[in-house]
Amino acid sequence: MSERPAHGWQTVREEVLRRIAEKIWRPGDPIPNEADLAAELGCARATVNRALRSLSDDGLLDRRRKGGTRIARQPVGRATIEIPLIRTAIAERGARYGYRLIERQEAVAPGAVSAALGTAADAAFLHVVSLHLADEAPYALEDRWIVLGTVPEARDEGFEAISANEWLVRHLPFTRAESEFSAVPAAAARSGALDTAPGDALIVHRRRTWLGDKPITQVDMTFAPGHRIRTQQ
Amino acid sequence: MSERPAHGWQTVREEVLRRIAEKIWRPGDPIPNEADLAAELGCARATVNRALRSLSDDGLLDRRRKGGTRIARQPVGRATIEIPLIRTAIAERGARYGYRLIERQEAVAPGAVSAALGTAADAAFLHVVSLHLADEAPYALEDRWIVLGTVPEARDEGFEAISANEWLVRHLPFTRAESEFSAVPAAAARSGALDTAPGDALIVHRRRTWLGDKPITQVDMTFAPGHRIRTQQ
DNA sequence: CAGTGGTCTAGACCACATA
DNA sequence: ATGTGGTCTAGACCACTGT
Repeated sequence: MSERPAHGWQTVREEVLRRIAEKIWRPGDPIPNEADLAAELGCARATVNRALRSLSDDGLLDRRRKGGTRIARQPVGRATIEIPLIRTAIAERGARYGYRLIERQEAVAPGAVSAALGTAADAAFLHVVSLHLADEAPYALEDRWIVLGTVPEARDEGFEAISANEWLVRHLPFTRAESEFSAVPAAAARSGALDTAPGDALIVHRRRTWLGDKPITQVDMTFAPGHRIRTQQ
Repeated sequence: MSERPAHGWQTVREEVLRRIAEKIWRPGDPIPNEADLAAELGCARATVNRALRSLSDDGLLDRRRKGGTRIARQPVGRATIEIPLIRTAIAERGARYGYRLIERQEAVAPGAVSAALGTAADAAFLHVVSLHLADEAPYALEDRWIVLGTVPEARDEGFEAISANEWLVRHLPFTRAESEFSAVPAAAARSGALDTAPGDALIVHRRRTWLGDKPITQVDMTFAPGHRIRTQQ
């Protein structure tokens, strides 16, 4: 009958969600403290804590020491986007993956790149531009700057058969990342490789990663027209 | 000297991150099980569990019962975007907030909208279009469909002084949300209100919310040219 | 079957914010 | 000063899954 232990934290979570959905508890309302809820629901306080913490992480509750727990007045919207390997994303759509290297050269990065990553202005970078294809059609243009001081092994890789996207993911973990999404007109530099029509708008995902405090890379992934980025449920 | 209890879960988390960053543990490597790690680090297994679970949530570890814990081969990128009230976002930039209602009428929603929300094809919606301004300049165009079956009180609100964005957030919590980002050319319908130049590209954030299993609304928030969506650190 | 992570419990102490 | 959430502990049982 019951899938979960009758008093598991997910059960508590669902009970709280139910009370919100049925307007037993309304935005701004205080809810009982953990000890009282635990007594009412017949479980340990730690279990209630786990459930309320998960709801608080989701932005549905506001919690303060001494102040207690309230239903959030503005349920903070949070959207979590999963960022797969491009090859994986294409394979999951059931399409054949293709890859083409466009440019690869050592260079000094533009000031904005080195500044954002926190390297010296004259630090050595590897600049790799490539195209990912799904069933022969352009899918995404990858424009990447790799910090050679952190990833010297990249010098020995030609990136002719494997994308920098994939090579990095295989060779180096990261512990911190920043993302930024914006829209650019198809007329922008390099987007010609994407087979766009004049007037198309493209979505760009810029990402920077670090390992500990050492910068690894910045990448601009520009997607073909019509691409959508969805949150996972 | 130490900010946290010497054996808190954050300390364990940082120790694991350190071992990844210093390549003591490499992608794909198994790490000791929870009991062993707890003994090594001198804390309870539950504390180790808390730390490893948080790293697993961040995509840095792969955990499987019986299989043990490994450093992720592909640290799954996850970007979490916070979605503030538009008025709050503008105030945080230090700009003056302005609001203008463009259209408000009861209507049947396009099939794609009712289908995505899961309402009947002929369900009653309120269609509200409005403009948010920062220091008199257009900031975002809000195009919203409200499910009147779920939110009948919206019939009594003119949305002349308060945006639907804000009114909904004040009146109704939600328990589930979906987001989708895309790029559109400035030429697209209605974007004229955003003071765009020909050739501009705009980023659109489409969002749908539910309360329990009842659909609340779908909104397309189209931002002025140059807008960027950043992840929180 | 056996080893691992997932979770629950009961109790305790602590940090913090508020009254 | 006090009540609240945040966390740690030690122990236990369970669910899943690889062997």
